[in-house]
Parts: sequence; C-alpha cells; structure tokens
Amino acid sequence: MKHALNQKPDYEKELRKAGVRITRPRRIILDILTSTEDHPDAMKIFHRAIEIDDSISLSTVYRTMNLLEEMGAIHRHAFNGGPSRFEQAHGEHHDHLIDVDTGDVIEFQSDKIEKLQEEIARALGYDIIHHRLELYGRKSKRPE
Amino acid sequence: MKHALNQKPDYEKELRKAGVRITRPRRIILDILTSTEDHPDAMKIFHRAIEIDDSISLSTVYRTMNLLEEMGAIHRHAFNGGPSRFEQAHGEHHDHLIDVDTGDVIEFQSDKIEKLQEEIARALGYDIIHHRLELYGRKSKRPE
DNA sequence: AATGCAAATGCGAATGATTTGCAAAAAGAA
DNA sequence: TTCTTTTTGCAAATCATTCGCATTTGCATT
Ligand SMILES: [Mn+2]
Ligand SMILES: [Mn+2]
Ligand SMILES: [Zn+2]
Ligand SMILES: [Zn+2]
Repeated sequence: MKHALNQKPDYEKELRKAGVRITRPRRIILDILTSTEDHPDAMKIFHRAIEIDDSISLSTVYRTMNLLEEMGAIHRHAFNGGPSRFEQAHGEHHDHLIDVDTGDVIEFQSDKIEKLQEEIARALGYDIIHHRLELYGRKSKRPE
Repeated sequence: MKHALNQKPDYEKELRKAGVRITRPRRIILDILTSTEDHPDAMKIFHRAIEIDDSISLSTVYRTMNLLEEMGAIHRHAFNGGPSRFEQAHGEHHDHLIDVDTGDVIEFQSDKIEKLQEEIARALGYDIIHHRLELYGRKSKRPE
C-alpha cells in the first residue's frame, strides 16, 4: 500500500526503438501523462494539450493513447463504466479505490490480494494475464 | 467457489411493490434474465426477446435494464470495456474470470478476497459500497 | 541543407452503444 | 368501461471513439 513517484522512464527512447516517430503531439501528450498524478480521460488530455499547442486534434489524442497502450506505456481504466481514463504504466502495479461521493481515485497495493488472485485463477486452471480490481466506497464515519 | 441456482425470486412482486407497472416486455425480459446462466448484452437480450414477441424494441430493453439495475435486480458488467452485459442480482455474490482466448466467463467466489478488500478499504478510511474484480486469464499449460 | 517517402496529423464524417422526445398504446385504479 | 399515468416503439439525438483521406511532417538519405 504505497505510492511510488520514481524517476521518469524515457518513453521517447522507447518509441524510437520501436520504430515509432516522435512527433510534436506525441511529445506533448507524453509530457502530460508523465507529469500528472491523476487519471485523465481523452478529453481532459486534449484540453491540457491544446493549452500547449492549439493545433493538436482530439483524434490524435485517441490515436496516441491507443499507441501507448499497445506499447505498454500506459494503462486504460473505465471507472464506473465511464469513458476511458489513462495513467502511465511506469511504477509498481496498484489498484484503485473510487470515492463514490467525490469521484476521488485512491491508489493502493496489496501483495496479499495479488497472491490470492493468482491462487484462485490457478485453482480454476488459468494463468492471469491481467486483472481489474476497483473498490467503490464512501468515507467511513467509524473511528479507524 | 460455488454456483447457486436457487429458487427464482419474484421480481414481478418486487416491481409492483415499487409502484412499477408489470408490462409484457418487462415480463419477457425478466424471464430471459432469470432463466439464463450467461451474461448477455442488451442486443442479445433484445434478440431473445423478439423471438417471443417481435414487437419489443431495443429501447425498451435498455430502459428495462436501467430500471432493473436501479432496483438492484440485476448487475451490470463491462468486461474488456465492451458493451454492458447483465445478469440477475439474485444469488450469492461472485466475481469473474474471463478467458482471454475464448471469451468464456467463469464465476468464482472467495471469502478471503472479499475480506481483504474490506480490510484495505478500512485501512484507507472507507466503507465499500460495491466493487469490481475481473481476472483476465488464459488456460494454463502446467499441471494443476 | 535539399530531397523523398512513409508515417502521422487534422479535419470531418462514420460508427457503435446508449439515451431521449414524442405521439400512440397499454396498465391498473376507480 | 373510463380515466389517468406509465410505458412503449420509433426515429432522431448524444457520446465516446474510430476512420478516410488529403496534407503535413519526421527523418533517413543524398
Ligand atoms: Mn492509478
Ligand atoms: Mn456472473
Ligand atoms: Zn492488482
Ligand atoms: Zn467480489
């Protein structure tokens, strides 16, 4: 259960290595993604982007998110079944607790849960490729 | 980790009690939902419905799903970020393992995981309202 | 620095899932 | 049966996302 704000990974280098061109829109979008703590959706990323370069299009944001997702550079979430929201993949794995009143997203990590998931899948004859765990909760009144 | 095909709950009675009219389309959709083992999406429910009464519209399916969800009679899932899929809420809580190759949905239940989730939320000062746990996996080659 | 070409962009139109407005039909109380 | 309200079917609207295509850009090569 810990946060990890480590050193930024060099996505540009990774992109180049994969034979992908590093363009102005991509650079800007990557900057946005690596320098935020939250989980913005495409529209929010778009708005932050046009603040830096107002010629960037929403299509390019979507295309770039798909590209980065395929490269494993970002993760896509769909809290509440709403529009896709993103975060950079770098850093240790974590899951999310969503405050149903405020919409706040709290990150947490539990080895125990990860282990249990593996066990369950194995008991069913499966290997986990990925998973999604979202807790939707409300601030508790009780003393902690 | 067990299935539970118990006695069907009387949704019609519940609907009436809530002051909701019990119409032909609703009766048909409820029948479909209570008599299936899978997790159909709106379109699939629609197709099964018009087989019984070809005057039912897709809008009504969607409206009915929203109604039943609000009443807590069904659960809505969005596996893979695809279209909403539904199942009757009746029966004990369970989570899902999705076979990434076949799309098969396997249900499972683990008290341990449920407990752990509670603990985690509590440690963060929250009470869980609901949660979503989806494991995406592939049949393992290893001996079980 | 100029050239060439594939890759990426911006734009707007298309898509797919879901919702909505509205007149007509059906439910249920009286 | 009549009356009032809810629900329906249909078509059009919305929302998030993708796509087609002419134009621009990245970048490897002269
Ligand atoms: Mn996160
Ligand atoms: Mn299920
Ligand atoms: Zn996890
Ligand atoms: Zn659960």
